[in-house]
Amino acid sequence: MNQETVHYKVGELAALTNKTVRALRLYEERGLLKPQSRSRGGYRLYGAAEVDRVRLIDALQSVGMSLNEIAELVDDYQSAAEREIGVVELRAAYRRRLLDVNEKIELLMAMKIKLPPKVICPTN
Amino acid sequence: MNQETVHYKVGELAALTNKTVRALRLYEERGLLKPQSRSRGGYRLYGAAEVDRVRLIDALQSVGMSLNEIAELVDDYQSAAEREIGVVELRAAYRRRLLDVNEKIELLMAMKIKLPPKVICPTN
DNA sequence: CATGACCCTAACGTTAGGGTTAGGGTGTTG
DNA sequence: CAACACCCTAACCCTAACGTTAGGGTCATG
Repeated sequence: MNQETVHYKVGELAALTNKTVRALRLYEERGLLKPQSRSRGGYRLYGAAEVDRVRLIDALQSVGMSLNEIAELVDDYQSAAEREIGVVELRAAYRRRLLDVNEKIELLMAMKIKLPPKVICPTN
Repeated sequence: MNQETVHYKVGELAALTNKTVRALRLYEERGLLKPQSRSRGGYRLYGAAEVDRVRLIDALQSVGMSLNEIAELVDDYQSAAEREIGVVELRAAYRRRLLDVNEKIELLMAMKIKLPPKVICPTN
């Protein structure tokens, strides 16, 4: 049992990511998430990479992306990782999303009812 | 006909806000939006305030708020405006929302797959 | 080797946020 | 006052993203 092959059952992954088991299985159906492997009995087994993947999904959802949109991103990412290209497009898609949100927030700020946005702003 | 009483019919408001007529009527059903008045024939008539209101709704939606959540904010706002208090809570609710999104984005950034966020960041 | 806690698939239910039609007025323009 | 563009309500339809059984295995523990 080495440290590199830790694995979680679906309920454990759910607990780690604050998602429901149902949601995780749905992500799988939609092609967003795939268990590293299955146990002999058919249990889904996930690794550390899947924890990150779920957090990625969650973050993208919270920025307003649908599972379908995320699926496209993720697909791009997977094939890109294999072909060692395309990460650029992934970034671009994400950036577009945020820029869109940005516009809306600017509009909000321009209104009488000025609400204080306080969103992360990396110098990068 | 003075400048202060300009009014738009629902289709005009829709065009101005890039929403559908159906959506605007839905917002009304949900208590998010109310026409300034109605024509004798029953046409919904909106003013400049409603244009802003719809843009507010749109911005909040794009930050991930549901119509119900927005409705609560808006309710607070309306009664607050009348009682001249409570705008603080409105701001607080909105801020909480953005902080939540922020957290997610930070998580995203901490991941291997570093995506470049570029969200508004007022110095305020 | 018997549990109890957890997992599996399959399938139906639910809520949000509109889209779409049906049937019928309104209002402005020539 | 005729017409056509636009509005009204009511009601049914749709997709997304899960929630919730139902019926039945799995696996670590004592």
